[in-house]
Amino acid sequence: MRAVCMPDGLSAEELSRLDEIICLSRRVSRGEALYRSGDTFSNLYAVRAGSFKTVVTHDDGREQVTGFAIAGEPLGLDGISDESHGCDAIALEDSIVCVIPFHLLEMLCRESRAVQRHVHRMMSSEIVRESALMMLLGNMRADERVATFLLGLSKRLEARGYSASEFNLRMTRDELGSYLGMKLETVSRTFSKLQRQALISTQGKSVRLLDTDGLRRV
Amino acid sequence: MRAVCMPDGLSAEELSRLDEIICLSRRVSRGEALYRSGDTFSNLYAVRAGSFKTVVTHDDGREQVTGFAIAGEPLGLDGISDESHGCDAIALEDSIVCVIPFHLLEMLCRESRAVQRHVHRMMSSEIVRESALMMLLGNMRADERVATFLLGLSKRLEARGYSASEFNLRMTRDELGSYLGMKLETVSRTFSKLQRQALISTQGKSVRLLDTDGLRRV
DNA sequence: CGCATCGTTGAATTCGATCAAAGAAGGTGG
DNA sequence: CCACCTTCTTTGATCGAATTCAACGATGCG
Repeated sequence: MRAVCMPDGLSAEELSRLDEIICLSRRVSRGEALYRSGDTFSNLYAVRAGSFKTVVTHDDGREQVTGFAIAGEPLGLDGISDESHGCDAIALEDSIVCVIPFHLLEMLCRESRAVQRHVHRMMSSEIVRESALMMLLGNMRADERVATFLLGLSKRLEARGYSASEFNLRMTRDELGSYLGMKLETVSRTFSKLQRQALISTQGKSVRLLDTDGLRRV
Repeated sequence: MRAVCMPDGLSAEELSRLDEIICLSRRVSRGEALYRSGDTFSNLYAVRAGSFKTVVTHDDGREQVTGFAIAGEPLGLDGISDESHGCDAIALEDSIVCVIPFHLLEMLCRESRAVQRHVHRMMSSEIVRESALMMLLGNMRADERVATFLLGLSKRLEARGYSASEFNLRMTRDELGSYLGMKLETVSRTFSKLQRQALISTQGKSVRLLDTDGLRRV
């Protein structure tokens, strides 16, 4: 698991130093917040089991889901800039996270080039991830959005050792719609449409990808 | 200028070390690329004069403007994750940037807690900035998007010592539309509408904010 | 000065939102 | 363990905002 959060290129000693600081893990039950917007930032997290959504609340009360994190993925990077979190991280199911005290990680960064590089990459990946999402929100039509989301999730699941073609969505249609910038009804209709086109088959939250090339062509 | 890119909390020595590594500046003329997607990442940049857009090109050739950088703002953070840039940075007018070799900055990070913190904040701010943009793209209607953009730009200009209420847009309606997830005609219509509502006055690229509270209420 | 790019406006169309209602799933307490 | 209630999902009908297509006017660069 640590290898997942903190990949290759680290020496045995660096890994053991990492082990020392990631001593704590925390359970978060379904619907509970790992952290909330405004909370003081002190830890990064890595999802060990389960999944989360991150939600930004706008001044006027409108909410938007800005991401989903599955096992093996980092959480909390948004908090670094001003020492407080900018979003809520809510468990979509009973979950467990590794707690990584950020000041210790920073310390390690100063000692190890490899650790430093890894942390920088994690943060920059987040920036790249969001660029892709902006493209989705800015340019794509409903069915392209859903297809892109499914292909992306499939890839992430595969990278973690799960099936790439058959999986359960942990979020509701409403949460997915919020993430993809569309209403829950449109999400539902789009699933039905993709199923009619024999690109996927769905049954509630369980999804099977039938024709990934077709999905890519949208 | 360096104080703008690299703010407070740094000791005299840290500042002078920074000075040493930011020795180079580079001119980029209008329409020219500072870097392109795929270019090897080796430097961060800070806009010293002028302005830039960053553009992501999708697999299928569609392009999206993902940001605008004005004087005093950093550029190139997207490249850190995989050592190559993920977007093009194109000058909107003849511009000058400070060149910050990233490996030197990394070195400095390892030596100085304050520098490290500043770099982390810069990266995390980028993440937060993109969250806000996602909210805009996902949830807002055309006039809200334009109003939000104008208020945000006004604030950034003010922070750099320019007028908050009167400025020239450096980008075309098309580029702005790409950024805001709408067509150039819609951008144009929206400007006209806001002008009819006496919230702004525009004349081509020059904009004056007449009623910022009104704009905030959308 | 002329040509190309950029901006504005109008009319028709389309896609997704909204309103509405009914059916499925899931968790809780009796 | 089942019934009930809540939450979630699906589907239909209508509506509205933004896109598309089109034409013209303005701007600015070479």
